[in-house]
Amino acid sequence: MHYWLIKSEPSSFSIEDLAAAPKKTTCWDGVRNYQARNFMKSMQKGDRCIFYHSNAEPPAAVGIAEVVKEAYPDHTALDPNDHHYDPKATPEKPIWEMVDVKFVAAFPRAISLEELRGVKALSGMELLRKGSRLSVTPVTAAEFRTIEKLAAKKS
DNA sequence: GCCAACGTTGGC
DNA sequence: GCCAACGTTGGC
Repeated sequence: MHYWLIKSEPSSFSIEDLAAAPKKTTCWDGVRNYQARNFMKSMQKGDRCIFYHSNAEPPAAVGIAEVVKEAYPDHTALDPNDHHYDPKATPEKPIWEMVDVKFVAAFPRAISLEELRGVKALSGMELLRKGSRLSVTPVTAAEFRTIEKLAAKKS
């Protein structure tokens, strides 16, 4: 079992949207960065993801999702009308992939980026690295548990 | 809305 | 293969 952090702008897809989705599941499409894609390709069924709201007020870790389907071609790259269309992608070589993730829990309270930065045990997180923009990043088991505990704690 | 930090593209 | 120009992300 591995742990990850996935980013989404709540204005386009929030943890509430995931909780309200059919089967509480969605395909995590639109990733157009090779590093992030490669992380997705190494995701396994049952892996847990911290759901993070980027471009939000405040940006924050807001819940947990679970990988329920491993990487498969992201068809939105083939659709010229889709916002995530990539003319280089073909049905033979789709280039981009996605996974399916399912809602597990929303944290009792959101943990803001500012608070995360203040936690020593999280100082090695990829998310907190200066200039980090990857929408999918690995998280260690220790980091994952630290964030879970923070979420359960009254601020 | 600004802009720093990246990634990508394309001329050479 | 270098690197300038451009596009994107995402915190602020």
